[in-house]
Amino acid sequence: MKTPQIEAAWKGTAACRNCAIRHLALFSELEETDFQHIHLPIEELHFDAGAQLYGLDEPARAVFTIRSGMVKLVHVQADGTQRIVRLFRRGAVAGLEALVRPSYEHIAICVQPTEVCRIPREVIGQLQAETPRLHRRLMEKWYEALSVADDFLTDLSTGSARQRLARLLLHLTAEQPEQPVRLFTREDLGAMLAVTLETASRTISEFKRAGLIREIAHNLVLCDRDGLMAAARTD
Amino acid sequence: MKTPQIEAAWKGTAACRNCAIRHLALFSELEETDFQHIHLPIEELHFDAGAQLYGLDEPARAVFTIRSGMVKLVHVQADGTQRIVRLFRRGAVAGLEALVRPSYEHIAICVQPTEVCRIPREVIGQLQAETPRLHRRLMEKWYEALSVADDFLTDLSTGSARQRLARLLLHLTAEQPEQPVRLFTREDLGAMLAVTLETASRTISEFKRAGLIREIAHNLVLCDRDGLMAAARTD
DNA sequence: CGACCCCTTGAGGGCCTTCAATCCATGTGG
DNA sequence: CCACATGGATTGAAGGCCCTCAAGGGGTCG
Repeated sequence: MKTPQIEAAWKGTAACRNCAIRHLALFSELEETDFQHIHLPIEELHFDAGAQLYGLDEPARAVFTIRSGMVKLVHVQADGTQRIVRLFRRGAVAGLEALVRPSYEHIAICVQPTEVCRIPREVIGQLQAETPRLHRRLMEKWYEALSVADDFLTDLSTGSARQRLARLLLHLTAEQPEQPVRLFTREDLGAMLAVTLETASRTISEFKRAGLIREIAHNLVLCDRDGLMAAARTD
Repeated sequence: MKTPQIEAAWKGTAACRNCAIRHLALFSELEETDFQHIHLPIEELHFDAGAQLYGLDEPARAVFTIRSGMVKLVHVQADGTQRIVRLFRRGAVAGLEALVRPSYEHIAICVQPTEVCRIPREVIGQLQAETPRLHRRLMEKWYEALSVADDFLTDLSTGSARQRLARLLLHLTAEQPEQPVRLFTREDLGAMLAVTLETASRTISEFKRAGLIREIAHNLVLCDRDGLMAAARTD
């Protein structure tokens, strides 16, 4: 496994009020007066691909709202094997366990250049005490995480490798069907689909030959969603 | 799939203050005065094995605290296939989505005779508005659900059928190692391990022959946890 | 007693894993 | 400029595990 390295550059305190993705984020329901209760800096950070947001058993001092890019959440099993259990994209919140646990229980690594807002746990605590508007939103984010976990893990753990890969690509193109998708390393693909990297590679090749995906640049593909839907159904 | 049927018998309003499992449950942090804010009945209900707590797309009007017994949470995939994604046991809270969604998004079915407390969503809402003590507890329960989901789904979706079954049995005996475990139907076992019922049956038989489990009554087994730990590691 | 349900066991075949070799792009140093 | 090392991706071959289809066993209930 690659040794992850934080390469963050501080870009200044976030302007939460005018945040472009606020409607997606944790603070969507907050009102003007609520922001006065924020007394710790919320940092806007940039991470390069491969950089680590947080690691297993690190002190959990903040949650992260993803502004752009993509983060893989890696679950480490008792025997040391790793499985990617979730992908965080724009609007998602990573590291919610900071609100209830002393340390992180996963590894969060960027698979693309990623912009995040780092919100100290104390900020959430203060806001929660002051405004009930955050409660509902927080619970929604908890449920979102749970729901995504169930979907991700069942969709990508059952059926043939063909079906799993098809479902993953459909998942990745669900929001912007016409946009190309950046593929992961075959090792990451394997860790998502619970197959070996060789099988991941073979299945990608097969999809290319079948015209289900078309590579327009290195590891950047356009997806035939109709074809993939058929592949996701029939083995 | 069996057609589930609700066979609940009302046993009277729960005495939350003196609840035997309150230290595990949602209301552990509540104080005497908090209970005055409960204006809707919290029912203690009994369900037989096979009975359904709630179903997919049913109006979500309550959460359920499990007092005893066991409940399987069934996730229905887009193509209709079902997978068991979690098991609820004593102290767990089922149906948390009632707090953020209009309807349930899973099926919850008892696999054993089960005692639950049915807490209307409005009760949680009222209490949340009145006392901040519930917030933290609620978030802990959310995280518990998320954490269990990750563990359950990764442990039981990777490795050989032998490893998965071993991990499941270890999971079931984690709290009371010496106690016998009631096995599930082979169909349910398959739906947990993401294998066919035949493979589940064969693997159970193999474990019996190897002495990893010893059947002391119909579908009731004693587990050799050391042996199972070895089986969970080495394929 | 027969119907039914669940469980068990067998045989064949397909898919994935494992081990291994090769290819390709990138970057480094002589 | 090129040789070489490196890391990822691809492809091949052999073998094993699990799925599918099928038949039969054992318990319960009308």
